[in-house]
Amino acid sequence: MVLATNRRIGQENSTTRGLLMDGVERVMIDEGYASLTARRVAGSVGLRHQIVYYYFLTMEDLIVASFRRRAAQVIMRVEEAIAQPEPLKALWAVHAEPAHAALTVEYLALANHNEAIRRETVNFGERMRRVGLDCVAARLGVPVDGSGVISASALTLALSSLGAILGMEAAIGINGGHHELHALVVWCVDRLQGQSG
Amino acid sequence: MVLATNRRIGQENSTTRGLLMDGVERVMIDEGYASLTARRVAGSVGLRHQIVYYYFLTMEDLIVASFRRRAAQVIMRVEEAIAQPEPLKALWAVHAEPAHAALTVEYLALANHNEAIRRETVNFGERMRRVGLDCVAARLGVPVDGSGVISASALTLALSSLGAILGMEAAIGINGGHHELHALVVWCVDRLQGQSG
DNA sequence: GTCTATACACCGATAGAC
DNA sequence: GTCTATCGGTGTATAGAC
Repeated sequence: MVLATNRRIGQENSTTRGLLMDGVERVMIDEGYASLTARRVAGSVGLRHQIVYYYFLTMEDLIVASFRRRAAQVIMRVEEAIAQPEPLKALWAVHAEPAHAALTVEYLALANHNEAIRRETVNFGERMRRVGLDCVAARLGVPVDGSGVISASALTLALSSLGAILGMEAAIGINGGHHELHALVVWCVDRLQGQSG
Repeated sequence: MVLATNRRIGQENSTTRGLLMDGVERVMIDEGYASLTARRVAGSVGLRHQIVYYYFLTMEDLIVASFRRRAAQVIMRVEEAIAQPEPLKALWAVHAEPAHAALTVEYLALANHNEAIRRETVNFGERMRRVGLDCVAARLGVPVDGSGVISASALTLALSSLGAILGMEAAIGINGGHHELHALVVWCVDRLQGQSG
């Protein structure tokens, strides 16, 4: 894909540019990453496909920009969540939302085959883990360095992973065992820190 | 998509039919489900794209057939795994393989937008859980009906979910916290049933 | 800033030759 | 059983009008 680019490119703070990123998420949730075409994305916000190439060099650039915008939003939501009275449960809840989980699956699949998205995902994962880690360590009085068996990083990873899987399954209509697992996790979390988890 | 079908269809036990399903998995792992086209799949096993329409009515039929074949293989591998000395760890290990996890992510994303694959996935999930459940309940002496906090279904779901997430992350190169979480899970499993988990 | 027009490649699916 | 030939539709990307 060689680009012969002396094309004009629109402003970063443009409304339409943001609309196109909204379109990426809409299409991804409704139809999956395979349907992320300039025609579908632009069409979903009432525009023609050529507008994509006014704001972005390639479709991939639009997708990467959308991923970054969402990553920043998720980090913010997690930071808000863990500032609440029961941060561990909030950490779980953020990941467990089905619509959020469905998008996560799409980007995860994309990351397996697209180098740019893979790099962004690894980077995002590291930032997320750090945010969760500080919270868990501070609230639980558990070693951050992994010297004990119950480490902050193991707990953070376990909580967000289980939340995410339950969200992914719920999104496609699998519910078996979810209630029981949720009860078990709440039980563990409460046991680990009284009422503040 | 209206099919005007008085087409000939090849035998179910044909070698080529199996080759095409191998091609589906190859392409899915290497390029993702978005690249599951008749040309790419047939090409990956050295054939022309029209052969797909000799063995299957539509591309979707080929993908569903591939999913079913794999589902049956996975169920078999899980049954073998839980017959081993440490079934809980084996249950984890089956899900944690990165190549396996990558395919799982693809099919999961596909399930979000394709009704046939969604149905197959729900069905497969139920069968998997049942297989795991019997094993866990028998080995742990833990209630199957969810009457206790530590129920067999919660444990089964937790083990396979955590294994799967670690596999998915490993596939794209995220490893932070994996060692610690693995140690925590092994510790819990050992605690739950001495040396036989 | 958004459009029409256009290029060329690839898509699923069918018909029919061998 | 696998192929060549072909259909209409959609894909990315560019050029240039308004």
